[in-house]
Amino acid sequence: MQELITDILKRNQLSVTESRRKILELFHQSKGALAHADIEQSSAEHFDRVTIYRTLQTFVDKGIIHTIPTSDNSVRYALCKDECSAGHHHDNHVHFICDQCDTTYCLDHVSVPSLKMPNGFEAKQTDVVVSGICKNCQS
Amino acid sequence: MQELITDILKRNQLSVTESRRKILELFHQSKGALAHADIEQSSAEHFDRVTIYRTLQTFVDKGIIHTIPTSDNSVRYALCKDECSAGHHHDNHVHFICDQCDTTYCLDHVSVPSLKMPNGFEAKQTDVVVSGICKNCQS
DNA sequence: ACTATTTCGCAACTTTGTTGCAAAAAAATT
DNA sequence: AATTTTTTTGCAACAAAGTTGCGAAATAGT
Ligand SMILES: [Zn+2]
Ligand SMILES: [Zn+2]
Ligand SMILES: [Zn+2]
Ligand SMILES: [Zn+2]
Repeated sequence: MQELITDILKRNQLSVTESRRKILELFHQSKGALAHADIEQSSAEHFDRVTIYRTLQTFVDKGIIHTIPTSDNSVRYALCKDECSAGHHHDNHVHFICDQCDTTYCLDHVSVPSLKMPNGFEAKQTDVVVSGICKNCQS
Repeated sequence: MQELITDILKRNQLSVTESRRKILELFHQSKGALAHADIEQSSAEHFDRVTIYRTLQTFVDKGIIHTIPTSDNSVRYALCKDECSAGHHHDNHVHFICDQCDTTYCLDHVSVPSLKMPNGFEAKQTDVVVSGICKNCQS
């Protein structure tokens, strides 16, 4: 695991630091997406809030993670698949947020539909967020 | 106009106050959606920030306006159509945010597609936000 | 016009996010 | 392996966004 993490950082021309390794590891261990607060709390060692903000931003810039728009307006982040690279995200999959456990999933196999826009409107990006009950919360 | 505004407030069992009338009027005058900041700045008279927060929340609760999830995680609000009522929103239309002028539109005639979820996932609500260039910003 | 109820505005506070800078850590060089 | 250069970190200080309690003011009901 440590190998993989280090490798990803190096591949992206990032200095391998403890905070980056730990935070990236958290993403690989987590099933769903992570919010800033999750990271701030979950880690055994405590990183400064500022470091977390900067690390997340760096990962987004490098195409390692992507942000997920949510209806409650809290930012969440999830790992990108291989196709993403610095400055060019290609995460056009649907996201799912569970109303019960609040877990956020990337539904990699549900792709975003293309919609016909009214005259004059030119679509460049479409974000789809579905909410409901997730796999784990079905009674 | 004043008649209409007052009528809407009364229909929803809300006291008719100056802030509520003015803020509701702003929504009726505006082409797109409004953010908290828009309201705070735009009005000639100045309402307290807290009053604006509370008024917006009240309107959402009553089904007069709905919130729009945005990828930059800033809350925006737009008028609901008639079908919405207290506690029950039915705004299943697509939203459009212009990359250039930042205006947010409700595309009332573009309805949200129903997507097939993976096994175990039960969709209850789907939010679609499209971004690109709007009608007014086409060169 | 008077009373009861609701809403408003202020102050104080919390949460979230940003910026500058010196110290520490990592990478590059010798 | 030691030194220099570069990058990253943590702190402090700040700014922006949102919340809560409460007395004063406005609205609604009689
Ligand atoms: Zn769940
Ligand atoms: Zn995703
Ligand atoms: Zn525009
Ligand atoms: Zn809308």
